[in-house]
Amino acid sequence: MSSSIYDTLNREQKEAVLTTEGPLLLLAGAGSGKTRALTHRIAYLIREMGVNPWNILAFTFTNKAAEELRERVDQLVGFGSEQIWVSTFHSTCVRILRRHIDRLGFDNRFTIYDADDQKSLIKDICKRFGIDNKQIRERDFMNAISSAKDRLVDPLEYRMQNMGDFSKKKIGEVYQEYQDQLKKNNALDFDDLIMKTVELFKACPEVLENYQDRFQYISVDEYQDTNRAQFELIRLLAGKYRNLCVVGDDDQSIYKFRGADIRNILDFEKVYPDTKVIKLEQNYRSTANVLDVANAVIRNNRGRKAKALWTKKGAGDRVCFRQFDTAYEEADYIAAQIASAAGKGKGKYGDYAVLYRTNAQARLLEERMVQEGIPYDVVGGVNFYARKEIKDILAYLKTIDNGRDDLAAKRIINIPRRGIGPSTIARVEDYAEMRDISFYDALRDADNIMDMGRTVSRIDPFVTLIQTFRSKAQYMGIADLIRDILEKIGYKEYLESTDDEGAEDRYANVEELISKAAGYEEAHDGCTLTEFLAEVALVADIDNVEGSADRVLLMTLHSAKGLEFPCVYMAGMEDGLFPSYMSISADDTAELEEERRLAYVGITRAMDRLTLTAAKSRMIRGETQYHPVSRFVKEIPEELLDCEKAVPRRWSFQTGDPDEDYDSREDYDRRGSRGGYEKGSGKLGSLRLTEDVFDFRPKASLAGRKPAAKGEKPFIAQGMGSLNQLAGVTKGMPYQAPAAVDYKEGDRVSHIKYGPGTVTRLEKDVRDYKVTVEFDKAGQKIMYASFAKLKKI
DNA sequence: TTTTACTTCGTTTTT
DNA sequence: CGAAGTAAAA
Repeated sequence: MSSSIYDTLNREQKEAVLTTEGPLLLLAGAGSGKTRALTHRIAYLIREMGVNPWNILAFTFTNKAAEELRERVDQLVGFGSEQIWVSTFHSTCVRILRRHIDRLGFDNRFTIYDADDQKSLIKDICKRFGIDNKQIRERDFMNAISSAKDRLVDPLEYRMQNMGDFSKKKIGEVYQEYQDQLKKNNALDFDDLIMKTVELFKACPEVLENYQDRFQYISVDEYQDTNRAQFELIRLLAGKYRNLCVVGDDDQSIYKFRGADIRNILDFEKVYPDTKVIKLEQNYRSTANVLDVANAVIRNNRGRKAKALWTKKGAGDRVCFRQFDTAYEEADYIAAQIASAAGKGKGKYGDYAVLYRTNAQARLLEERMVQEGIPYDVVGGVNFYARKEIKDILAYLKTIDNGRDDLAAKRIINIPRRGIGPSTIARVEDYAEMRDISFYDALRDADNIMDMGRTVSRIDPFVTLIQTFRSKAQYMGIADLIRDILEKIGYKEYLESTDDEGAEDRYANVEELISKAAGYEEAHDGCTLTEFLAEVALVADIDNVEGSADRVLLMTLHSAKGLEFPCVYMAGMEDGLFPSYMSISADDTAELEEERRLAYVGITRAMDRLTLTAAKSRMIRGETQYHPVSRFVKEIPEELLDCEKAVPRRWSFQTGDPDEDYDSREDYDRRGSRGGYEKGSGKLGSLRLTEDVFDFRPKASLAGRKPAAKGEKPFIAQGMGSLNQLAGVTKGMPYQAPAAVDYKEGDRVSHIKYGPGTVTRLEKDVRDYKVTVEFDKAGQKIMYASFAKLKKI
């Protein structure tokens, strides 16, 4: 190793870099520099081993991780790194299937169905099969089918395995029909992308061998989150050269619900007996205090590979814990802390992240961020590409691109309103089924459908429209095509007619889609509509986060995996919320252990400062619920925590308090800290008020309250409302004092979209001016000055 | 066919 | 509290 780029690595990292041949299992604890090891390893392969970048494949879970990995390799290697295939499992499979899926009887221009599409397809099928969705919900079908696919179980096998069970038998039938429908629509769902690729490789050994020869060196990041299907995919690809490096941490496995199989990591050595195992245990990210807290929590899990993270960093600040009466106060505290710390020059806004268990918690936090004038981004919520207005436009594009996608065609047939209702649609569907053609082709044939009468006159213009777009798509760019669609269908007017509240925002999203399309075209010269649609289907919310933006990040603990921040807040540390109610009442302690790993992931995101917060009461689904402090907080030894007031510490698993009477570890897992949850007869547990839940209701109402019965819902009370909408990556308020406006009531102003108008009202709001303008053309609009960007004329 | 008023029900987490 | 589904009216 002559070059100096490897000198900064520690011994284990170096060893990992030098182990280029054969199977390698890199057990990399949180913050142990695994990406560093991975990037240097790839650089080493290219620079020192003379491996052609073309022969290297690296799997990641998100596009963002893929981009980062490529960038960092780029910095090390200089050139050639664009030849490395770095991408997510899903994107990789799309690329492979685009070339070869015709071998499985699909058209290579297949479309990709998201969860929404799956749900409507299942709903259709249930209707046809006469299945009552109250007995078996669509979600149940989706989960069952998804989990079958994660395990590479096809419909036939599924039905064979589940002949006895009534509801599983039904699921098997639906699964079969669902697959048939997907094929008919020339569509694949997320799980199919992996499963079909495995199928392809098994059906066509020559195709597999082609890729085996291409990908002679394979590495997999976040290996603990791979499912059975992904495992098989990797096994096949690496089958010939066996140069396979997987990097993972069993303590950070948090996607079991998505099919991740921890056995993939625990049993790796069994599948590859000649595996070299290297552990990275030195943590470079967190202070000793943070690390101690993380270890204190995770050590309560069993069934983990032994490891001991250590750091050379100093002790650092103590980890804080604060409990508040309400979630409002919790949010207040976090926002105020960030505002004052950032104001005092303690780091940038971008140094802060607020993590929570459920997306719903974002609202409150977001509201307080706005009030404090803190610039923030919310990751997650409703994915940008899953929003109605975006899906409408994408459905147009899909119909233009792939006439076989019935779901897309049906979605837009009456958007905007064309007077085509369910009965007409049903007739067209019947006709399509009879002739075994697609829904769209049936529409083209509308003249021949019996007793359609005047409805034909409504269908024809639609067909003509799509045909026109099709020919335009031959030479027009995607962004231009979208603009043309919007104009021709009068989408803006449609939005305004259906949703007067959010029309403006929705249209802004559509405009955002145009710029994303333009950006994509710029980055991918000569790209096709098909490619764009696939790309868009595989975007995760986290992919849209700009690391350089100096903004506080609000996101779920799941989204935070792989990231790090100097200062982290974990909000909602409450039993029933985190760990979730579901995991507490589950029979299986595995669910609770997964929650604990999630806590571990959250804690280890922090570099210097970590604050845990909880609320005694919070609104969930319009009801106020009371929760005790999270058991995960109680698992942290007192001396490691900075609490203003001592955490009520009823559980003494570690302190040996004789007060306690848990019979066993299982008993603790089940019941949690004293008085928390009781197991009811059914699946639902019940929550009782306990001493560590502060009660601030009038005594009278408390006195009249009877103890919760078994199976009853958690005790609730009415509270106040919430607000705001969250989504994709939501840009928070720009960091600015109340926008100074240079106009007043009665002034003439101009708006970029609405043109000239007269200011009729101007009032001061929390931290902005609310302006009412009577536009000459667009009529009256009420808007915030900072967003409206009005110019005085 | 479309609009509306009313009921029901749910959430963990996401590629 | 909202989304989404259903029933009834326009």
